[in-house]
Amino acid sequence: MNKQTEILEYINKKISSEGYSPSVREIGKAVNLKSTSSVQYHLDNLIKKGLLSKKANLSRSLSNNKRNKTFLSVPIIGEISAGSPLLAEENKIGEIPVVEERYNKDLFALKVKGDSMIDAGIYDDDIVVVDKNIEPKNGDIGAFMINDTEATVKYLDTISGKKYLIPANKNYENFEVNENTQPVGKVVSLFRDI
Amino acid sequence: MNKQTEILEYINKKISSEGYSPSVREIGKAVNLKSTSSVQYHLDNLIKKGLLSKKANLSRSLSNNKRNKTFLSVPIIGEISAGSPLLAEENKIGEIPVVEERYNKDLFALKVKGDSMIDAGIYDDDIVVVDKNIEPKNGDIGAFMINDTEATVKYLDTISGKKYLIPANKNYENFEVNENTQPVGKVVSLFRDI
DNA sequence: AAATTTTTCGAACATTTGTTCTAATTTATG
DNA sequence: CATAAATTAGAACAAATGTTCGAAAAATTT
Repeated sequence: MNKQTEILEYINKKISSEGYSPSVREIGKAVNLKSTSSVQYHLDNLIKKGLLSKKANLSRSLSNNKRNKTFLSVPIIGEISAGSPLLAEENKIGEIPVVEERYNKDLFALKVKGDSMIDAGIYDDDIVVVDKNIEPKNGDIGAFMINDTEATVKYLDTISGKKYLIPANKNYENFEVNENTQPVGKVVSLFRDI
Repeated sequence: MNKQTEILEYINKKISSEGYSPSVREIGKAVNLKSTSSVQYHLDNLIKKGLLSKKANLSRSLSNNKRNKTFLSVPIIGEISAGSPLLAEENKIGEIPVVEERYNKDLFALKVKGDSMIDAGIYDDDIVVVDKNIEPKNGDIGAFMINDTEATVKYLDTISGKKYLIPANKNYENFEVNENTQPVGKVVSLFRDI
C-alpha cells in the first residue's frame, strides 16, 4: 500500500476508535517512519490534496475532510416494563444514529408494534423517533403512554370537541383521550429495515 | 448554567465543529476559568460521572462518552445529472448515518420521488438505502437505473417468464426489464422525516 | 457565626508535540 | 549508468499541554 494512504487510513482508524487525532510521532510509529519529518512530508502532501485538515502548531488537530460528521445515538425503547419509567435502561433495546444538527437530549426511539398506523406508512417493527420537547398537536402523529405501561403511536385529533388517538387503519377504533393517556412527544422521523 | 455542563457543552461544540478536542487552557478561556487546575477539577468530575473520557498525559484526547463514533455516513443521491455516474459528487444532496456493522463501501441512499411504492410503505421524499453489493432478486425491492439518467425504486419479479419492475400502487403499470434497465442494488432500509 | 465543602487561582514542572533544517537514502527517469 | 526527483532520517528548538501542589476565595452547611 501507498505510504500516504496508509497514513490516512491510520488517522481515520485512530480517530474513529479513540475519538481523537494521533500525533505526528504516533503516526510514524504506526506506519514505520522513524523520523517525524518524514511523516510531516506526507501530511503536507495529504493536506495539499485536500484529503486532510489540520491547524498549524496545534497538537492532535488532524481531521479527515471526507468523513467528519459526527452522529449521536438515541436509545430505542422496546417493551416497557410495568412501573419503570419509559426511558429506563431496562427498556432499551438498541440505538439509532441521528445527525448532530437534529440531536437534542429529549429524543428517543420506539419500535412500533402492529399495523394500526399502516395507512400512514408506519409498519410493524418500524422504528419511530420521538421528540419529547414537542407536544403533539391536532393532526400530528404522536407517541402516547397509556396507563404508564404501554407506549402507542397514533394520530392525535379533535372530533366534536373531544380528543382522540386515531389509528391509520380502518380495522382499528379511535381511542378517546382520558386521564390515563399521557402525550409523550411528537414523532419526527422513521426508520425501517427492509 | 452549571460550570460542569458548560464545559461539557463547549467540548462537544469544539469537537463537532473543529474535529478535535480542545486543550485544558482553551476550555478555561471559553468558560472563564483563569487557572488550568480549575478546569482539571471539573474535568475530573466529569470523568468520574462517566460523561467524559480522556487519556492521561495526552493532549487533546478528550472525547464524549455519549457520542457514538461507530456511525458512518452514506451519501444521499438526488436527481441524476444526465451522463454523470450515479454516485458523482454533483448528484449528492446530503448524508445519512449508518451503524458501522452495516456499513460497506457500496452503500448509498436515494431520495424517492412520487408515490409509486406507496403500498410498500415507501412515500414521496422518503430516503432509501441501497446496497450495490446485493443484486435484487425476485420479490425484492431494488434500485434500478433507466437509460442511465433516472434512478427508480421498484419491486422486481418475474411474470410468465419475463422480468418486470413492479410498482406498489395500482395506478402505475408494470415495466418490463429491457437492455436500458440496469439493476443498481437492493433496498435495505428506509428513512423518513415526518 | 463558625465550620465545612466546593470551587478557583497561580505558579512551576516534565512531557508531548509540531516544526524546521540539512543530509542521507531510495526510487524513478533519461 | 548518470541525473533528478521523491522519500526518509536525525537532531534541535520553541511552543503547547497535562499535571500537581498549596493556598485563597466562595458557597454551603451546621
